[in-house]
Amino acid sequence: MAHRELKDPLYAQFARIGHALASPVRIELLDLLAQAEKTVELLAGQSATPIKNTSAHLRVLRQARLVETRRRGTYVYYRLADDGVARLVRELQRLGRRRLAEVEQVAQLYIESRDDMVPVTLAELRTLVREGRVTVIDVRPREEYDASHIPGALSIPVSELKRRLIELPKRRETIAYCRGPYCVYALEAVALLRKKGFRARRVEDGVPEWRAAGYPVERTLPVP
Amino acid sequence: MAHRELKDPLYAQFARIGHALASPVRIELLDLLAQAEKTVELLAGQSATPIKNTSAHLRVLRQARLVETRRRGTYVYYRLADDGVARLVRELQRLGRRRLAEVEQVAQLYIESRDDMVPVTLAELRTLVREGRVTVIDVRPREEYDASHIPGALSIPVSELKRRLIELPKRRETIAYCRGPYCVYALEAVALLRKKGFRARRVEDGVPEWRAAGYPVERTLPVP
DNA sequence: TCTATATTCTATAGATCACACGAATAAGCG
DNA sequence: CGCTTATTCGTGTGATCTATAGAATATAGA
Repeated sequence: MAHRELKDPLYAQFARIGHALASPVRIELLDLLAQAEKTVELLAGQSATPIKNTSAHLRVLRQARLVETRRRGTYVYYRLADDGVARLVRELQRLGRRRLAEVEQVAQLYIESRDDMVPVTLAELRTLVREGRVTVIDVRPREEYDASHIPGALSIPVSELKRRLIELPKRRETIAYCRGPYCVYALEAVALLRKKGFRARRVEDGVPEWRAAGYPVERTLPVP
Repeated sequence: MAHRELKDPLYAQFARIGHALASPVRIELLDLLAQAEKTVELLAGQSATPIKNTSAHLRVLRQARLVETRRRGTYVYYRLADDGVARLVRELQRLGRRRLAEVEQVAQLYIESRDDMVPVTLAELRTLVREGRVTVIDVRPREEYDASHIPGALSIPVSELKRRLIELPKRRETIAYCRGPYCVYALEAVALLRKKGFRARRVEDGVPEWRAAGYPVERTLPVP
């Protein structure tokens, strides 16, 4: 019943990854990096965390080999080290939603109270896109759209939506998507669009889930 | 750029699961529970951890809703709360193997140095079983076999193998499987069998992976 | 070379954790 | 009811982790 010389070092290694996932900030950083590679500064801003803390957390993630860096000028860009990282984080969140009543509760309170319509699934979206019967808008920041987006989608960051409404045909329904199930940009976009008299719905998932489902993505610029 | 009242509680919840995965002992306990439900005492013995520590770690796992308990007489049985838990742990370990050089190194040192033959994959095993050309033995403890095993497999715990060699036909090849890629029972079984003149190989994965691949399993006794 | 900017390193106080120990439950059995 | 066994709870200690502030480093541009 021994073999501890195999198991002890082995599980110690696996726990390195577990430890990397043990902080709310780090999970959020991984979520953000699942959208696109980003600088420390951007990550700090988008996660509402001081830069120094962000840097420290990124160091933990790098030590667990979940992220990698590349330097470009004075900026350091962080990116996920492996597709499996996004998969792991997604699996963790799905499990959390199923098992932790608090997740479901918070999500319902915040999201479902603002959008009473049933969100579009990725499979439905794919059909709608193929039939060309809807306008799909990507309301994330432009860099994330550039890094990878659903083919045929228009980039209209939620911050620009109000002054770019002219670009959207009123006859066709508008479908908005953002980062994923817990991102509120699409929610805000849909609310604004409806107020302005558009027919609009949001997608329940984001690009990482779209990719995970095996659907193709487009990127705007080649990686330099 | 706010929405912190959604994101903060949400990521705090997800981090509960991450925190549960942050300890080597807890990952090992989840691995053991992926085989079958077990008592605290058994888990303590199989993980070489004092009972009190085991109990404390199980409490953390229960607080993260990854395991559930049921009482049966004076024993408390722990089991995984959801199939997603085994999936998550498997994904974590696969990522660890790909990303952490130390894992590959330890595994090679301990496992591949003892078995120079290429292990059988689950898909190959399925074909071999269907064609009935091999004897498949499950060398895990009997309780784990009872809880779920590959159809057609014989239960011969590695501790009993030596005195039960007569049950195995020498003409046909024997295929041994155990808990998974980092379990050494099958390794030991194969080594013993070859020494005694049998043709033998081991399977690279275990029952959890077999189930995850969508193949059917058998259980010996109905759950009371 | 000097300056500005982005990021990391270093150090530290406070919080949290693992573990060990004794006491407390909880269920079965005589 | 008391006794036994299995498990959990409460607590203290040493170790580890987090947040954060100040110093240090790396790069681009003047």
